[in-house]
Amino acid sequence: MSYTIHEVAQKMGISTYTIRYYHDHGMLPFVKRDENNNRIFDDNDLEWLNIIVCLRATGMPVERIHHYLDLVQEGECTVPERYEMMKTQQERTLSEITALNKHLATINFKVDHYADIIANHKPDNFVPSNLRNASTADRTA
Amino acid sequence: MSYTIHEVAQKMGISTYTIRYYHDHGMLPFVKRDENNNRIFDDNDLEWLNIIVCLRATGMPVERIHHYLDLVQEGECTVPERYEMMKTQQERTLSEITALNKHLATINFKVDHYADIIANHKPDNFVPSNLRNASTADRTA
DNA sequence: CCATTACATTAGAGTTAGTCGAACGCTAAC
DNA sequence: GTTAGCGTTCGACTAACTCTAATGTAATGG
Repeated sequence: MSYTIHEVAQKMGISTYTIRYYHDHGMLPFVKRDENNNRIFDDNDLEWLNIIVCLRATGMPVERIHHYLDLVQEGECTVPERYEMMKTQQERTLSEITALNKHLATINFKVDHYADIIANHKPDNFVPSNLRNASTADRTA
Repeated sequence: MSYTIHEVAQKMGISTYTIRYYHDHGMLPFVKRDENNNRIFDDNDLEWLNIIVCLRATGMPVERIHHYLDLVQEGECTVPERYEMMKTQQERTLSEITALNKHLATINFKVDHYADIIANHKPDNFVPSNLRNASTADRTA
């Protein structure tokens, strides 16, 4: 199967701009062109792009992803380095998920707090003492 | 309690550059200055910064956080809009965590795959057919 | 048959959220 | 009294997109 840049963008949930950016930066080396110079993508390119999206979404810089691609093309002798890269990315992603869960707890608290105010329609009693002053403004975040 | 910009940076796990950036962009309106024009932060500023860090880490743009701060300062009548903002952020964060878990599964697969190659020291048999050619290069990502 | 639509291309400018360097000021210590 | 160590401001730089403008080709439609 082969696909246009728009189809790929749709499939991968990224913009055509981003795909061109990755291609221009040498991260999609197997992408071919049709007779009008339009990019054509096959399933292998999709697979590659999927990895790029995965690594980017988990915070790997574009340059580092490029390096990873180079390693893959160099052959099996680079497996140990690739293993280390994926290990690092695994750990980074785990701690990112942990961090997000903590932030989510904070947000949940806010949601519940505001829901409570709306439901009971009573004034906010959690203003920190150093913010409680003559003003009637509700500065509680 | 009051703190220097370095102490705050340490406590919050962000750089002094970032703190100045937020302050310069009006997101820390209560921060005072000492007699040498140095920023001094109190516990309330820390609380605020904590919310900023939380919202940024979960993907809210700086401008939107600024708007949220404005709402807080406007008083209780803005609670419904704040509630909606936090609801949106809650959903966004939940789907971000879901996405990260999916990406993590992909990375886990790579880690296991490479670990297997290293352990058994045998060639990579998962090269997609369209990448398998005369070259000895191992193009398996 | 030629125009309009729809999509592609490129080069390059703009955006966001920092990140950093340079030039400088204050204060405390040797 | 000068050097170290903190802070300041302003402005330049970066990453990773994101978009605009100018241009080209291919299919549809009066």
